[in-house]
Amino acid sequence: MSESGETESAGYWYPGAETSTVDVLNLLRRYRTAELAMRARTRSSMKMNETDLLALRFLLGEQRAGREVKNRDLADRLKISTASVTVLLDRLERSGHVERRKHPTDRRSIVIVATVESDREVRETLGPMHRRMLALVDEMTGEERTTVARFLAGMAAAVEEVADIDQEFREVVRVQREKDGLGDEH
Amino acid sequence: MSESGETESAGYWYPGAETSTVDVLNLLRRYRTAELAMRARTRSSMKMNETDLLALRFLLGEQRAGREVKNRDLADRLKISTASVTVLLDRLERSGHVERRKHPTDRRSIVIVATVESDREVRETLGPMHRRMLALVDEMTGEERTTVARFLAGMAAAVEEVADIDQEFREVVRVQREKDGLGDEH
DNA sequence: CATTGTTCTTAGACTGTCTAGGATTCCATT
DNA sequence: AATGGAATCCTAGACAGTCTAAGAACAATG
Repeated sequence: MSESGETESAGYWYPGAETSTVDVLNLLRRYRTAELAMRARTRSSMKMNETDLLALRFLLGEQRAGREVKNRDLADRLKISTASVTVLLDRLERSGHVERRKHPTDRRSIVIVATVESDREVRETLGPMHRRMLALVDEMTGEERTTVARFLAGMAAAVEEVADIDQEFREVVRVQREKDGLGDEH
Repeated sequence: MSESGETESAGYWYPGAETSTVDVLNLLRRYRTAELAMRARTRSSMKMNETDLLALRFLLGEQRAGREVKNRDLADRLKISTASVTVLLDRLERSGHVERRKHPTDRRSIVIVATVESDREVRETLGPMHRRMLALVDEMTGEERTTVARFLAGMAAAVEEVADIDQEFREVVRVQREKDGLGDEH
């Protein structure tokens, strides 16, 4: 996203030609961008913000697995406060995507259920994409799948490992800044 | 992210075994999640929000390519208003990541330059990751790269095509809702 | 039962975005 | 040149989504 960024010149790859390392990384970037854009579209087509959409997807998943979801569960999953979940549920309830039900045994709690409507919306929006993806991978040979798997695992690992470096680095920068007398707006 | 979501049971794949379609899609999901988390970390380690970080990366890229960046350019790239860019620049200027300079010829405009500090921050944070990724793909054979490229291109295409379906679908839902008399909160 | 903990909600503040409109400056036509 | 329209950036005020703090209802435990 930077060292090569310039022109996107070689940018487009098409099957048949020799495939370079840069081609592969460009394609990875392309997939990532497409994924992001897709989410933005789904979100706006359902008139929701990111968090609301994630909440809904989580709800549907849990529901399908027969688990009940409470305010707290959503807060943990979405990494927002329970207070924010309350407001989020107000929104989703007002738009008819979700209902609050009494918890059968614990009268403090509520059980949150996604409506059939919202199930259908999400399923029908995302369904075709998932089917296409499945079909695509199904058509590959076992060997190809293994290659791709190794690649993805490697990329994920590379990305995951920035975590630690990041920690060290932050420290270094902090110290260096203090030396430079650059003030700190922590 | 839903039809299979339940348990994440088979979830973990490791090299050597037979690779199923589901494995591949799980790994894709894993990569995506890792990528997202990485961005969140970089962002918080640099005390920035997503937009600010994207702005900075864009700036550095353009700068390295010898292009100058104005308020308008950032607005277009980030898809926010020029007014918001103004505020964004206020933030980045206050934190010392960016400077406003007079445009040499057009006195209405400003030229935005990222400071050396911020260049170093981004470069050192992201550098190791990119190196790992490059190395990983470099080590693959040409054939493997082609396989992976085909896979990525396919996935991107699948995701991109949801756009159209999405349009149709939205229409369907809208109409159906009106039939259901479900009121409209357009 | 009295205390302590849990669960959700309400209230008020903050952040990042937007739209509307103002001040400068540029450019094209007269 | 002079002028009117377009472009560029900024300021002001509003809104949405988050947060923290604190409250009310209930549960669990001594």
